[in-house]
Amino acid sequence: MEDRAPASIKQFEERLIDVSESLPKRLRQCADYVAANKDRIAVSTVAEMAEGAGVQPSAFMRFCRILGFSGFSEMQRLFREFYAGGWPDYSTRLKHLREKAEGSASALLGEFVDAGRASLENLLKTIDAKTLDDAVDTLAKAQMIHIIGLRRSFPVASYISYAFEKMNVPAMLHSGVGGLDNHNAIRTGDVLLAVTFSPYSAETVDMVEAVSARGIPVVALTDTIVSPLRKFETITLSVSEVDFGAFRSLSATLCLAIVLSVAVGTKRSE
Amino acid sequence: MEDRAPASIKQFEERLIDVSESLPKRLRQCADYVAANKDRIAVSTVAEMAEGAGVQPSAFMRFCRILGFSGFSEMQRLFREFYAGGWPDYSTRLKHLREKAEGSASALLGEFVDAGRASLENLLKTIDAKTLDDAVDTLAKAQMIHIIGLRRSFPVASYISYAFEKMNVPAMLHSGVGGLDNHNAIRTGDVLLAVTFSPYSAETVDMVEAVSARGIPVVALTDTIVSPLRKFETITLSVSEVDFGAFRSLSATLCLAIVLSVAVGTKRSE
DNA sequence: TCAGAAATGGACTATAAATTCCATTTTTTA
DNA sequence: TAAAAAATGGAATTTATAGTCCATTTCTGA
Repeated sequence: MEDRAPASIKQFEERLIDVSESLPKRLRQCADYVAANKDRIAVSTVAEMAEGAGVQPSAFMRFCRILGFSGFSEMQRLFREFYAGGWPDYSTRLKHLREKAEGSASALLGEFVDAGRASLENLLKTIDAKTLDDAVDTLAKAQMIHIIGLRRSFPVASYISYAFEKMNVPAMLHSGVGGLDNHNAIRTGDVLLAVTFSPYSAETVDMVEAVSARGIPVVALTDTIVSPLRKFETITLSVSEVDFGAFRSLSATLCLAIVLSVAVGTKRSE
Repeated sequence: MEDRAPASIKQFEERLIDVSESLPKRLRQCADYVAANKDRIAVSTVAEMAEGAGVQPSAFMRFCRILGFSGFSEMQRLFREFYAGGWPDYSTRLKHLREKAEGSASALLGEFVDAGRASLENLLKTIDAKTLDDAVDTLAKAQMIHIIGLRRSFPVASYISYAFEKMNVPAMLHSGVGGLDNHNAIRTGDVLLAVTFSPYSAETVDMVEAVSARGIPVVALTDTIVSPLRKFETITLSVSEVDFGAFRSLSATLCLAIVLSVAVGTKRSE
């Protein structure tokens, strides 16, 4: 019925208000239930929604069409997309962009900016305040902070190292060139800050293992919870970021790195 | 397979960590993807999840069973039940954080996330497509790309260097330890990519000056237009970033760096 | 109160998704 | 390095769910 389907949650709400005045009993029930349970649409079946509203599935279907959708599925799609919010497969999108030579540099920029923004938003959602505080406390108490991060994590490690230096926090960047030698530099009272992402470099994991076995606290900056560092007793801050081939858009990771640095620096100078 | 299905998200995560160690390739991909996209499970089909993880639907099914579920549907049910119904969105959360968590590490995180997003938005506005294309063209034509970036710019330089290496672009990172010596490594046909920000390190500026005098093209990644590099004939990409004391949230800078790397890498392989 | 129109409930069908099965490939082990 | 075991991909099957249709009920207005 009527014109075209709402293309956003906002349009959907407007439509709902418009229509709900002039609705017969059962359809009115649908409108009320939906208004009060918008979030359930994405994860329910028509049968469930209908039951919730106290109507027959067919009545609910009719309701969807009155709102302008072709059926329940179309309406659900709107909500699913919205809630999946800004986390589409950027890496696939970027790959396509790159393959189709039309991938002008500016188009690429647009995608990466978008991906970066999504990563940052996501960071805010996923970082647990308690864990972050723990990490800051632990690092602030350290006599010396040892930083390790190789390959793709090296920029992050070097950044943290620079920041610590500027804030007069005693820190040491392990470049890993010497292999296991500098394990000895790590002593009781120190803390290790390890940064590692998906093809987790063996050196970093080894170092965490060795150090952790000696009872020295480890703070880890890594992706997801399945990282191999989970095996050890570490305070783990996980950042999920868009990976693109060998690269990762480090927006969220560096943001967390700077926060960690500043927080630790501030705490120590108190 | 194995005991009973996880009854809560927590149990699910534990289970995921447990098994993910000993998983063959494809199933490992599933684990990684799921760990990074837990919120997607409730609103996706197996096919979608499988595609995201880069595996066949049947492989994803197997993965669900390993986790202890009878199939995907059961796993999905868990997530649908606990589906919080759209977490508060970014701006709400940010406001909340600012008001409540004042002075804590989480509050800092909020500030930096916000700063990062602003920087990214700004980047999109200020970067000139033409200049960007020029930069990419110039770098793509280079026989060898020399990269310099010291102190606070070093993470960016090292990141670009890593990215180029991964894309088989001949590049060389000048760490600056040897002083002016390696100027000689730069030859006709090469290009210099210089990264420098506000207290512009003298070594970088000197190098640009020397190299530029020899008629070798220079691409510069710097802040604002008053950068001392402006004096020379360089293709300048300027990024304004929110500074915080001695630090800069490198979100926008690194975003531009990755775009440059990918664009150059792609162009060269054509 | 009765005719006509609108709304409703529920059975039926089509469709899309989950799940299973098995031939082929890869990895492990003797 | 050959045999056995495990893992994988893809087609075939089953199941669940959306969507349709129509007989019955409930409203509306003369």
